[in-house]
Amino acid sequence: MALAHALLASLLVDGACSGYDLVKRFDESISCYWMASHQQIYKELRDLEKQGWVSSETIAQTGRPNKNLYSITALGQEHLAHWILTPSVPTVIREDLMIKTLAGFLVPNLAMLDELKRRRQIHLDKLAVLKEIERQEFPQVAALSREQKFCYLSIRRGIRYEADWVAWCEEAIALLAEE
Amino acid sequence: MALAHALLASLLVDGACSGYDLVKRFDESISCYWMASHQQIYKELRDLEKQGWVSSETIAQTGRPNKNLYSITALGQEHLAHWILTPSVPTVIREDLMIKTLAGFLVPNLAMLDELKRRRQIHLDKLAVLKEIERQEFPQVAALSREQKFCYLSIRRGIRYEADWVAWCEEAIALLAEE
DNA sequence: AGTATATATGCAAAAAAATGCATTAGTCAA
DNA sequence: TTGACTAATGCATTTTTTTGCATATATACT
Repeated sequence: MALAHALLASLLVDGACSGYDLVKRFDESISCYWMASHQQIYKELRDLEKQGWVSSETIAQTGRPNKNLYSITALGQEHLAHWILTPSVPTVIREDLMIKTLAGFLVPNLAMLDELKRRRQIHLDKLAVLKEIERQEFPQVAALSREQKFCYLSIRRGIRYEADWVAWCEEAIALLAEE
Repeated sequence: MALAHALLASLLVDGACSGYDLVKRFDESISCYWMASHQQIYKELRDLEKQGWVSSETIAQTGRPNKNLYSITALGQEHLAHWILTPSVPTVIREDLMIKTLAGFLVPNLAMLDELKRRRQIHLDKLAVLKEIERQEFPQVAALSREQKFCYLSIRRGIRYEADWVAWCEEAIALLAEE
């Protein structure tokens, strides 16, 4: 149930915001290591409030629905810090494409090549987005504060991940293309 | 529900076997891109049989429980091939360590460094196992059959994945260590 | 005028996964 | 002879995730 912690971390690092804003944050950057739907996020925020880890304030708006502004509480920060200190295991990997690759000989070579090229493009696109964030937000790595270093490392993980996928796709395409 | 397809692929590529054997196959190699518990695997096999995608034969044994030997059926192969041809999206990533990294400034630097070193070791160990499999099963890459190429690419993905994690851990450790 | 998109949040049901517990019988070591 | 491990399979419960559907107003496009 690290979704809770992902939300807490976002409220801490990027500040208080609404559930709607959190959905956007997840879509934009956090999704490179944690994905969640708006249904999950809204529900989890209500649960977090019950626990006392976040507090909310209703912001009345005209013309559009009211919003709930969520902030992390001192208790929430403590809880997050405590969780960070408990060792965690690598994530479970469940990657459709690798199952497809394992049994890829069942389908025509061109079909697999197409799928691999499609995937390469997806990862190239994500990579470009992340590299742009890196370029804009971390122009000089030498002069980062402690807090910034951690943000930087998160982005770096995303960049490596996408670049690694691209590299594997290239390798696979090259191997399968040689007839 | 690609667990079903992972099971079908394993039965196809490595041959008929029992649920127990599949659990071992998952633990050993498949887990580098699909993880599943024995409870999931046994249940899914029963479901697959209802669908007609696998067939089972009870093997009576003395001294130990009887086993059910599962084989993929022609229908199962067709189904698998059809699934392979439908495009898939990248897996959802949910990585605790990255959430921890994002908010890592909440805890002492040494604690984060310890966790990063622990993680590096986990990935180094997995990497060693996969590289050994690569060395033993794919000594000369130039002379692979079509089917073998796909197996090889699966292993390559695992190797890249683990190596990539190690590289990021190194980068993170280096950045945080410089005081 | 109609369609799509953004803002902002939610309920309900179904599917998938994780967790805990259970059985039977052999081997192997301390 | 107690404890641990391997072989082999399963049930039940809870948690988590996914999917489908719903609502309200505003703005911008076509």
